[in-house]
Amino acid sequence: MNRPRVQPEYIRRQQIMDAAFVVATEEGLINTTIAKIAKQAQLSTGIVSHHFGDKQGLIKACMREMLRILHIKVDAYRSKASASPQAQIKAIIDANFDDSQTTPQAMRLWLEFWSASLHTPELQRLQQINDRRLYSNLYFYFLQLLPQTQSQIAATALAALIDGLWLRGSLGGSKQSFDAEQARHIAYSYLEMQLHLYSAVQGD
Amino acid sequence: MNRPRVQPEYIRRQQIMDAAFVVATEEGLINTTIAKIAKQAQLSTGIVSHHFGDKQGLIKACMREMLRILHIKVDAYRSKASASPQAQIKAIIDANFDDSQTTPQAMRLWLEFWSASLHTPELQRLQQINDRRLYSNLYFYFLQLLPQTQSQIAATALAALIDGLWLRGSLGGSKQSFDAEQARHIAYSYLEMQLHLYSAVQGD
Amino acid sequence: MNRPRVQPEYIRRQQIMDAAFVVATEEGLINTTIAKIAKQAQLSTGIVSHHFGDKQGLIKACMREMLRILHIKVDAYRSKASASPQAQIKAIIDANFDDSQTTPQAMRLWLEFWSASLHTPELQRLQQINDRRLYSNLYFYFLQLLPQTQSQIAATALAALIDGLWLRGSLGGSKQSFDAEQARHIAYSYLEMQLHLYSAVQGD
Amino acid sequence: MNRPRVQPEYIRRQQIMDAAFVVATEEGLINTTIAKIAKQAQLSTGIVSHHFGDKQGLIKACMREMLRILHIKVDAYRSKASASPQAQIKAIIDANFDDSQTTPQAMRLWLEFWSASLHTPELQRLQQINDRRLYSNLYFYFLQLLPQTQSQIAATALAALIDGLWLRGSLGGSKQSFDAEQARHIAYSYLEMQLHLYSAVQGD
DNA sequence: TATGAATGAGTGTTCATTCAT
DNA sequence: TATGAATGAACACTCATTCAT
Repeated sequence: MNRPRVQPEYIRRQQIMDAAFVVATEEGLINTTIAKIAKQAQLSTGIVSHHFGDKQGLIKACMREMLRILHIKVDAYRSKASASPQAQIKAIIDANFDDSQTTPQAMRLWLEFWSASLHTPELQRLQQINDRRLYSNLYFYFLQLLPQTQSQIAATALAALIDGLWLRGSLGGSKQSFDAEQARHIAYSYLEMQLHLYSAVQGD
Repeated sequence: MNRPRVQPEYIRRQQIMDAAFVVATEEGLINTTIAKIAKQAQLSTGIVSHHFGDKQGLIKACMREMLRILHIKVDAYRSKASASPQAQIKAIIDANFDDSQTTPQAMRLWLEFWSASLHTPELQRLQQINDRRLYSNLYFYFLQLLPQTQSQIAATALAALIDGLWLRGSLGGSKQSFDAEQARHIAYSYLEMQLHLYSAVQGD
Repeated sequence: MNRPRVQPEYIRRQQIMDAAFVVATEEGLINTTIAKIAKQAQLSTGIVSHHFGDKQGLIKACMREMLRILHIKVDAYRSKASASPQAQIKAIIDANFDDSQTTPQAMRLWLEFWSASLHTPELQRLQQINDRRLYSNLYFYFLQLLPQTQSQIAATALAALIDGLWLRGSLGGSKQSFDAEQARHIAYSYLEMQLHLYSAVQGD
Repeated sequence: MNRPRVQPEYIRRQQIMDAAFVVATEEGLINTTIAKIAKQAQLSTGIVSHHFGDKQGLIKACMREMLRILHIKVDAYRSKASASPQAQIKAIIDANFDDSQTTPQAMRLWLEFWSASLHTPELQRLQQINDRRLYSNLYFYFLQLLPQTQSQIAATALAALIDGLWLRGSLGGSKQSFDAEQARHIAYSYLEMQLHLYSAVQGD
């Protein structure tokens, strides 16, 4: 009956979070019960409270994990790109539309957690931090290209464009796959329009 | 005690939906129980199944109602505007950022239902119809201003921009109010940039 | 499956409390689960929250019910007795050792609830009110027979004697029945000793 | 990390029981879990079954320990007192109302274990042995002062008085401290009344 | 001796739904 | 039409116990 398998703490945590990701992707976070997670992980129901305190603790850890991976992805794209502001902004766009983030599963998962954050202050806090980070990053580089007021607007707009493209893409349903190429193109265009417009004005 | 007052069907339905809106706004759709709705409406718990079949039927009716009101709003703005494509597109933007749609309560409600649609195919269908309508409307007018390919992109981008601005605004929390003025300005700018860019190219 | 039997509210409540009394007597309050109560009452588990809010609400109602019955018993004995202080004190003693209160089942039940009150402020409050009432009643009549200081002591002692006899009797286990006759005799003796002693002192 | 320090069996047992006493006093026996005890003792959860078989074994050992200490206390008082029956009875009273037994913590602990004994035959047995011991001791000395029948009654009554005073005192709550002085005075008085009454009858 | 990860039966509670009135 | 008592499956969570290390 009882078989205490010895696994390093972090392995077990990852294993349980992975199970939670699978269940949440398949059934929606609202239908994700501890019993289902435990079954998916081939462990007992008590395991969640053992490692995460309670269900909420697990959900929070999962969201942190997703954000962590996104940030790693952003960092990777940015370090590969040249240091110019434009290249950095494009790197941010690329990271947000990277294949790892735009599979139907990944998008579903993001939406589930994003949606959950509406009712959960703790998750909302994580979400807001992430949102501000996207804005701040964009704003930082726009400042090197545009005046302050226009930078604020451009950063706000580009962040909204990224989220909006992604949001609308995800609503298409699992059948219709997200057109990441088009999304990237649209975001790039916005960037270029802003810069072109500004240099045109400057040029006068 | 409570002598059943005879009410026309549609009055009762509206009364119950209004109660559902109140509860969903205050407590979140996830915490909206039939008991709470019934209490808010000063009716019994049985009333919901009586008029809507089950809870799901009520939720669906509520979402339809919200979409209906949005469409009325869009139509109102469009009929007040001049017939020019630009004016019509701006009317659509205006309707989406109308005061009635950007109060914290209204935005909360939209998000709740949008979030619910993730797990509920029936709601998702309604949501998708609405999404496509926004795109189609924009595409229709862009076609009168731009070539086809660019129209597709412009409509996709503007729709995403509207949703994204609105989405990011709503995440700010109930304290920080949505800056509808800025949102409208950004959307207008995008429209003008597209047109300006095209006429510049044309002008060459 | 669902069979809403129509019963007046107070009948159902009584029925559920009776079931709780049976289970608590047989298995101890600590082992009294909602499932067992529901089974005993031949009702579903949801019934408790329906009528009492939660388990705690049911337990509280049960304790109130027990106290109510004891008070009725005390009142009955006192109204049958003559108005003299001695007779009234004896009536209180009689009520506390009445057959209805000294069956093994009744005593077990009292002890269970008394014990539960240790961990439950709300029950403790009820218990304390009951304790003070016993003391106050005794003190009131002793004052008509003895000086104030001695009345305080006599009331404290007689209340303790009653509770102590009853407590020790109950610990004898369910096999050995409580000797109510002896308990009453001991309590009576204490009363008489107090009065005799005082009149002896007075007589000097 | 925690290198297992080798400890003699009896030290470990005492250490664990002490932890159990602390937790039971602070949170009530009902809320005393093995995890809490282990944490208090700075040991692992497995330690309890290791040394006491199971939780029940620990509880039993704890109760035995409490009774043991009470008996030591009684013996100490009795050996300090003169050999006269009266002095010995007073010594028993003194021991039961000794400071060590009447602190709020000690009384809380006694009540917790006493209450637990209701649902646990094994604990009840220990409790009954203790009860009979109190009665037997009192009876033994009363027999040297009074006739048999009266001795039985006096011993029963005095035991009940001691337990009752203590019981009612403990219910006062943690704020209101137990008046040990008054309790002792009342118990002494009872003893003296009995003897005085008897000698008065004898004197006739 | 001692650890603590893992178990899983058991608990109180919630709540959409049913249906006799 | 309307009521609300009753249902019972589903849920998160607790915790004594086990056992490989």
